[in-house]
Amino acid sequence: MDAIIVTFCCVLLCQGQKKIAANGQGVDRYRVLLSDGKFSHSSALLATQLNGKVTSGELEAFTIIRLNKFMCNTLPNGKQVLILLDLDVIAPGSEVANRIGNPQPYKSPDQSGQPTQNRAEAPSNETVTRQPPNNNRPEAPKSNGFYGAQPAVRKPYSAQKVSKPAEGTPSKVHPIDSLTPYQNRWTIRARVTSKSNIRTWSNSRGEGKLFSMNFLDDSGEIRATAFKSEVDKFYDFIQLNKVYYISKATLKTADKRYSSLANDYEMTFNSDTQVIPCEEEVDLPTIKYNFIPIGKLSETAANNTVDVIGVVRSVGDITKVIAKQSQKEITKREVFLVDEGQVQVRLTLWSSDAENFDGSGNPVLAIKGCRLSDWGGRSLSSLSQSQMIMNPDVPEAHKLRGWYDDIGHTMDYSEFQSDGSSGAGGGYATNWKTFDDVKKQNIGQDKPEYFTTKATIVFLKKENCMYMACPAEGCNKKVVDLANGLYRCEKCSKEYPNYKWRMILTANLADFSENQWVTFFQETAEVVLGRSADEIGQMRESDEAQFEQLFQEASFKSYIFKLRAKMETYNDETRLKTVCVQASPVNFHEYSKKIIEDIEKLLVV
DNA sequence: CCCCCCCC
Repeated sequence: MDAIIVTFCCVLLCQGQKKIAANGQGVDRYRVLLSDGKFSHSSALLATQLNGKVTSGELEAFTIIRLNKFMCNTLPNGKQVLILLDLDVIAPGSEVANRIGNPQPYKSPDQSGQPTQNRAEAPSNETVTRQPPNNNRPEAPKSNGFYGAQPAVRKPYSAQKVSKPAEGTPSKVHPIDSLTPYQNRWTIRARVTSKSNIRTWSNSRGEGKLFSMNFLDDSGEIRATAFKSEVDKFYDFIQLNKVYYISKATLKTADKRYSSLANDYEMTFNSDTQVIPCEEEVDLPTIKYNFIPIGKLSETAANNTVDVIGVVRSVGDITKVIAKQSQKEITKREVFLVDEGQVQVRLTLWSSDAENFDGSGNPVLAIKGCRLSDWGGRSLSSLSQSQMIMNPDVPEAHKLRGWYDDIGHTMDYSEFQSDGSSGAGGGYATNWKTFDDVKKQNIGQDKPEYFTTKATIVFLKKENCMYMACPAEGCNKKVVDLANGLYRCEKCSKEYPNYKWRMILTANLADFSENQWVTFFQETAEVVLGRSADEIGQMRESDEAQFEQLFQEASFKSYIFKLRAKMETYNDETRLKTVCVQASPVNFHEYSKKIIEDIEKLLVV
């Protein structure tokens, strides 16, 4: 299936690419000079989704590329502009290092008046026969990689005849997969697979209302949004699961944070947009997934919207929390999903999703469009747009069912680990140690090691717990008080009229087994003292008694501490240094569960 | 032109 024929190699000849301008969204556009050794073509733009190849240095000058997907726009003056949509680097420019051949500027027939001479060398769709990589869309009816050819030369890409067009319906439809912002004469025929409620917004740029929907056809899917007057025009008219002909909407680059659809673009309805019901019976899919294996979620950008499928391994009870912003009480439920990669992920369901959830019998759960959070390493959270289906009739679900019933139910699963910057310490930590363990097992002696423990602060050292630090962003160096109202940072070699307070707090922690000296830097010190470093610094200067009181109150409190033990050498003396990377309140529900598990393990032996 | 989706 992967028969790739390299038919069109291009060399970037000049000083590589040239940044031309930012488009309306502040995204840079790059122009590339292409050559196939015989002709060169300077009117080629890199699709913005390929910008990463420029910024990463992959597309340096003289790089040989294979162009998998592109489109050609002919301007009114006859000039042909190529938009490069998908390409692979065949040889890096540093290896090629030279121009190949003596390419002459390519002129389109309209421009040059030499109709066919260059044609064979020019990018026509016959020269590109590779199946595009296709983003896991094997059903996509792609026959070539050429999008939006000039009508005089080619029929529009994959145009299909509609058997019995109803009155006023278009004679041909385009696959969703072929839509780009560079071509606006298209009609799609697609099923509405999701439709949001009407939402209003109000911000500094204005206010209004909107709703959004997903369209799906055999080739792919696309999200569309209607604003203000288009809401009035289309909201009641467009119905979930119905099939429509849609044309004349605006296309723009999709933001992956808000959509899991495998499409680089999305639609905005405008005043010209036409939506016509499709009256004939058409066989179009009702849902399409772009599943990310659970283990791969750590390689997916946090805050993206994703599709995930897994076996419900365990289900938590409904709990209630108060939302910080709205102060409203909301219900939630935590569900744990696993797959063959032997990684478990937590999915938090909200409100009615939480209330209606029945995970008995370890069903397979597919969720389309849920938020990937970096809490606790990686976790999932359902959104109002999320579509959850139990035991869907898709191959992935059948495979998971068989695997779980066969061996999956007996397996152990690893969990995502927080990097300390966010996330669930307490109940979800795996490397639990007592301070006695730390000493007896030589934790951190060979390499730095993170561990979690429940412990109590028995002593906080007030002396030298804070210092005046450089106010520059990211520079935490101690400043020298020049006693003239200025503070000098040696690192920045600069004098500032101000400083910020930074904390290095030494504490003695104890659990039932042992005690341990631990260092708390800024963020964790602020957690255990319950005040910001600035407040504490001011307090120390203005109200010594209150400062004392603060330390009294912080003592003998217990937390779930995530600690890092590491050998450090200072003044020729090497010893274990333990730093707190996270201090979390004890979640007694979770912690009790852990203790019960510990006891059960003891009983088994 | 939204893009909030909650809690630990």
